[in-house]
Amino acid sequence: MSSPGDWRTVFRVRDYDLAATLDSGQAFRWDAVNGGWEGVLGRRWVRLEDGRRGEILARTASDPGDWGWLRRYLAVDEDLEGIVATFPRDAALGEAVRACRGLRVLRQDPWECLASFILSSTKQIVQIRRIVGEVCRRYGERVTVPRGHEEAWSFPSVEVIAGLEEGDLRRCAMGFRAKYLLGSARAIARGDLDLDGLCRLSLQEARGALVKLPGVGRKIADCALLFSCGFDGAFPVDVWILRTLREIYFPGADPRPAELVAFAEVHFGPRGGHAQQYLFHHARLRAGRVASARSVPA
DNA sequence: GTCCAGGTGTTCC
DNA sequence: GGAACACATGGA
Repeated sequence: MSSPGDWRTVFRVRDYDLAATLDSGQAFRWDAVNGGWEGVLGRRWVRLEDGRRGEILARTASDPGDWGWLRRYLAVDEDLEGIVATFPRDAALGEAVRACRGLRVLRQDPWECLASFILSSTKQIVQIRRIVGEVCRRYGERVTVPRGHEEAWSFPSVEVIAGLEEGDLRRCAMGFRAKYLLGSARAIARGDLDLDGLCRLSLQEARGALVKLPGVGRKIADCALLFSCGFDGAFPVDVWILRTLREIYFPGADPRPAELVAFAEVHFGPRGGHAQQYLFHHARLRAGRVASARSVPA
């Protein structure tokens, strides 16, 4: 660990809601601290804050290079209007878009994203955050933080996880997910799947490859594909989205999950994953389940 | 104490 | 093909 420095930059943005983006269950390592957000990307500690007049202020404690990695992660160059323009014109989605204006889909590291969602099954987001944090604390590498700041760790690599035993992972309170995370890490480490090559496949091919991993079904595959591989049409269907789709589009009926998945694939269009994230975050906002937005009315 | 959580894998019909 | 259940743990 090198000695800490202080590097800063400003991103000019339009329609960017940092809180909605970082606290909408896409990524699990951002903490709200003193009016900003702090996390670790790769091996860099990062602090983000809203600036004035459509600015995001970014700060690191180690040399950031050209900041391209952070622009890409935050998707600050994505045209939000263009994305929203592809959405179907329906009242419920329109309301979610208005309520969460500025919510973006991040572009995360594929391994951290996939591993985090393997740990997500039948867990509340608050617990996922705790488990992921514990995995990093135990098995990640310490990263450079500002002087006097509390410690921070990177997310452990595929190889590090693959070299652990199930019992090591169970110590992070992940329960039965330990064998899934370990099995997936080992499969990737021995070359059964090229995570970085997924983006060059079609959505169907990439999904088909991912669901061969233990503990990875369609929902978790779609999370990884949407949040880290740039597949904007991937549409993760979890319990929140199931409820939402039933309420909005099939009132009084009781469609099976497979029917809703098929409906969503057609209805929400080529960037349906973004629409999904608006529906998901809006539903959680209304239910009072977003800690950073407790004061937002229903 | 009961229900449920950004699911998946297995078993049984 | 699809319903029922197991799987760990802890928040609400």
